[in-house]
Amino acid sequence: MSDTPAIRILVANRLKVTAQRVAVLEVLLTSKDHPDAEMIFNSLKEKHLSVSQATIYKTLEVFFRKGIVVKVHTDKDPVRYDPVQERHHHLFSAESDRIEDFIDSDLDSILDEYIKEKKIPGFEVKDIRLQIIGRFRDKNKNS
Amino acid sequence: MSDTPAIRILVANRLKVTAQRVAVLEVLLTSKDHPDAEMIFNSLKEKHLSVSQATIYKTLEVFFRKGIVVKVHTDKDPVRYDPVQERHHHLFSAESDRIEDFIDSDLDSILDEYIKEKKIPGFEVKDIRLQIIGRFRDKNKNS
DNA sequence: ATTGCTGCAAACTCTTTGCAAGTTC
DNA sequence: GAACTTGCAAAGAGTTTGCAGCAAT
Repeated sequence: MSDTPAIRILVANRLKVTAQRVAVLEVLLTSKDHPDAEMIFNSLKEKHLSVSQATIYKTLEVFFRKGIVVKVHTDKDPVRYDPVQERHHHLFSAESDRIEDFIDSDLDSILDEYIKEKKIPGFEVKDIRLQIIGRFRDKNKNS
Repeated sequence: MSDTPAIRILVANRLKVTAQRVAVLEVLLTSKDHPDAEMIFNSLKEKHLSVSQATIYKTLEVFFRKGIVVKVHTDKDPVRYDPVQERHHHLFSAESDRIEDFIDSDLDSILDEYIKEKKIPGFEVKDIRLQIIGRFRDKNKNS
């Protein structure tokens, strides 16, 4: 119980290891849904690990400032959170709130190379993120 | 005064041509800033064309549903609006709220072709948007 | 004439903040 | 024990809504 991935991340970022932070981070690390604050809150409640909403928001903000998570925005309200692991982009459903990761290092190489060649005048590129919008056509989940 | 670009867009979308809609759309079309609702409100106030905030929000929502504008999100709060003209991406300042358009049809071709070849399993791509994050290094504006 | 738009104020959602008590290092 | 974190309740920002009167087609 003293060396999980969540704890390792907290320690590496010089954050105090509290039960609440571990719990929130574990939800983020194990969720495929890019949850918003409320989904994290509910998920913890189900596990009988109550953490107040204020703490969840504060925790997410700390994680964001440390670069542990990234904010993902949709055209609807709440901000969703994505733990930063390997480089990836996002697939957005045009019809629902579903968001999935899209990992493609070939594409990343193409983009990096293109930008390195092309040079945007007056702008120094630090990061390129793709929002790929479309339709999921799975068996299980809708849209 | 009866056939400006703004009016043409409203008519083409079967929207009633009101002074307020024309005014809001003209701000969007002439602004390089990807304004939020408040910036539009202030900009109109300066021109002594008062439009209520509620109407601005309602108008922007109508434009959004018609596809006349697109929402642009930052990691800070208010949603910003971008009139849909030619295909383009966005440059985001990592340090300020500045957002600029980035038009590059070569890049679009590369992306389109790559995606057409690669096929993402279980996903049908409709649109690809790049968020290019970095630093502006202009003479005038900071960051 | 019909349908839709505007503006006001109130309501709402998501998020942030102040503060006292409790925890981590 | 110094510094930080938690949880509560209240406040805040941005946005939406209901409704009565008004305007566009």
